[in-house]
Amino acid sequence: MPELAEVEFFRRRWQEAAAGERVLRVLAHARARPLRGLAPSTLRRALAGKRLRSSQAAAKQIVFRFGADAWLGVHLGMSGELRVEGPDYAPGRHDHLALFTGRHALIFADPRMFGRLQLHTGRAAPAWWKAIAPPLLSPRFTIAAVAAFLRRRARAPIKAVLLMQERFPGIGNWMADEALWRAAVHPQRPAGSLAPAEIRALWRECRWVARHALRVIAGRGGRLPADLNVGIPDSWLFHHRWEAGGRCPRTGVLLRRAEIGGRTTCWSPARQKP
DNA sequence: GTGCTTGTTGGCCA
DNA sequence: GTGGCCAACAAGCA
Repeated sequence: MPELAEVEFFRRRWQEAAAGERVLRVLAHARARPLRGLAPSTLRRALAGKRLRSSQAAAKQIVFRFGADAWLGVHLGMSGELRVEGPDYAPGRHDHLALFTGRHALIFADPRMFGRLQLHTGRAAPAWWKAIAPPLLSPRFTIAAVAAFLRRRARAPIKAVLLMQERFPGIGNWMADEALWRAAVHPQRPAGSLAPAEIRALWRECRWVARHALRVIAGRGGRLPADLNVGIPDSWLFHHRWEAGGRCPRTGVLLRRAEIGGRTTCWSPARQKP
């Protein structure tokens, strides 16, 4: 599920509940796939006794900093989520990591187990964190960079190219469809076939979707929405992508769906021409 | 039972 | 070496 804004939503859940709290107990299962071989004893040594200091989200990744030198990396994969439970919570089948403070249990759950936890110890940020591409909303995400990337991936469908994290960090299936729909670009178009004006529009709409998704999903003014996605306006493609007989919010025509770039893709034939 | 699912990776091939 | 495609990973849901 989680793309850019959902990832930020989950980061804030842990951060706002437990910032400054000390980890007293660490619970993890050695066999849990999201640990990727990371030993529970290693996690325990690195985190127990330390306070949750700060955290950041970038692309689809989160890093939580504990104490002076521990970095806990979280990738939520397809079905991961972060929850906050009470201090007496008993972890269930899909809860792969539980960090107990005196007041809370911070839970990482992931039924499909495509998610990944990483641990790094040291003063400086880990290499995998520093390697994440510049955010969509940073000045380094330029039209020129997008244009160059599209030239390099000229023969791939633009939908597939938008999913490449090395240039579009945080964009996933629904954000890609949303940006293409707003930019009026058909998802099957070869990336190299886009005119400069279309590249500019797509660049602009990627940023628009990122900015507004962060606002409505992850909140603003210090308030975290109670639920994911409830704030997304009906005028977005988002709510209509999966519904049977779904219609384009702008033109009213029936939406179309097909597998493009290996992913189910939704578009409005009235706005997006092959 | 069937056929999906908001992600990533590695192997194969041109 | 680079780019593009696909299967695999796994569990839940309709």
